[in-house]
Amino acid sequence: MTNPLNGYSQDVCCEHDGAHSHDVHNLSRDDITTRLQSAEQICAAKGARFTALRRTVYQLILESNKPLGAYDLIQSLQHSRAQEEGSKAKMVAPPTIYRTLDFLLEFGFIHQLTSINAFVPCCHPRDEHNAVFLLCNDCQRVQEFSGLPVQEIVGYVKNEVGFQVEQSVMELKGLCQSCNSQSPAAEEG
Amino acid sequence: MTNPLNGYSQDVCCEHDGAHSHDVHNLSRDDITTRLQSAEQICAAKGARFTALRRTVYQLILESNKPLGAYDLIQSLQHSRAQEEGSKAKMVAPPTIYRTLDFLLEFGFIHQLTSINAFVPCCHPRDEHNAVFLLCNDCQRVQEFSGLPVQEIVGYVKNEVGFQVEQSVMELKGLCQSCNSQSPAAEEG
DNA sequence: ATAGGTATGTTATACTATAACACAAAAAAT
DNA sequence: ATTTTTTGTGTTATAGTATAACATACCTAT
Repeated sequence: MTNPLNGYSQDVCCEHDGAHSHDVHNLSRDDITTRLQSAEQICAAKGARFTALRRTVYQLILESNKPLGAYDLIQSLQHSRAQEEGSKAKMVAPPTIYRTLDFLLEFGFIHQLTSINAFVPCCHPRDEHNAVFLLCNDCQRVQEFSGLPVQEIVGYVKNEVGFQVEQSVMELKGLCQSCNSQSPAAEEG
Repeated sequence: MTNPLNGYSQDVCCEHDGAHSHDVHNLSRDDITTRLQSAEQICAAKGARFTALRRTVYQLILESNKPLGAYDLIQSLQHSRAQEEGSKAKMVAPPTIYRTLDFLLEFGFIHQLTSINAFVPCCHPRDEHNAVFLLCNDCQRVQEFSGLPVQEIVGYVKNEVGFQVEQSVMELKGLCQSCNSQSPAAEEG
């Protein structure tokens, strides 16, 4: 059975064997459009409202080339509104953003990175999944890493420890391949 | 690459009972004393000063039966000083605690739980290790899960993605075995 | 049109963390 | 032993993150 919505052509990572990772940033304009449309349909299917605010905030996160904090988004949204509505644009207060982020998180459109108080788009909004995030300390970019080892840890913890996981926070901070190979000390064994 | 968890059977960190996870709380008085002494020796060996402040804060964390936030510790420390020095005890300001926490983190005596802004004692202060923390949403207790699976993820990410991990944040939130079996909906197959 | 639920706006405040500088105590150097 | 240097702590102020509580608007179904 094919997906009702197919638009993730640029993502090589959806094939199902082992693990895979990809940069959650640098999405093409087409990809962003597709994801917004996809979100619209997912919400419609679940009887949720994909309002203008939610759409705009999601788009801002999709367009960013690095994780955005809540107050970054307040700024961005303010700017975005000023562009459209001029000086009579309403002020954006924190609850506006936090509520919207809660919604986007609940529907799996974005992920929260608690170690840096920021948010990034989810690679596969359709599937429930536990992912590991690779946060580069140098270029600030984030990769989402899904696959076997992560699910195995969750399963292991359930079976061996009897701990039922409801939510996972797995963030690895370091140097991404790109920054690693550029750094002067980069030496591989 | 084969399943990184294959062949994993024993927690190398825990010799006494062979278990894979530890409740980081409910330490006996003897155990707390031992850890404080151990910290003193580790610091001495590394030429670091285990001052009264550091000792007290570490002890407060060791004695707690749940994770403590920085401002919990400010309260506790204030109370502790009032007991010893009476009303002339100095006020405790945030930097006092944060600096001390930085020290304890750096020497591996405690871990930070970024998803709940809190701190817990480390089970194995002697060894450098990446650990997974299991945070119970019900009883608030934390288990530290050390061992191979985490290291394997780090290795996997390095080898397959080329990402060099410097710091790990792995926190699984859910229901611990105890709370899980007590809950009314708990049904095991 | 209205009633009930949902979403957003608005104000105020709570919680978390750090910068910058002053002072004290310990270690190292003379 | 005194000075110098380093390290640790105190102190004030402020930055950054998140939520409570209530008001208003908006959608939807009757």
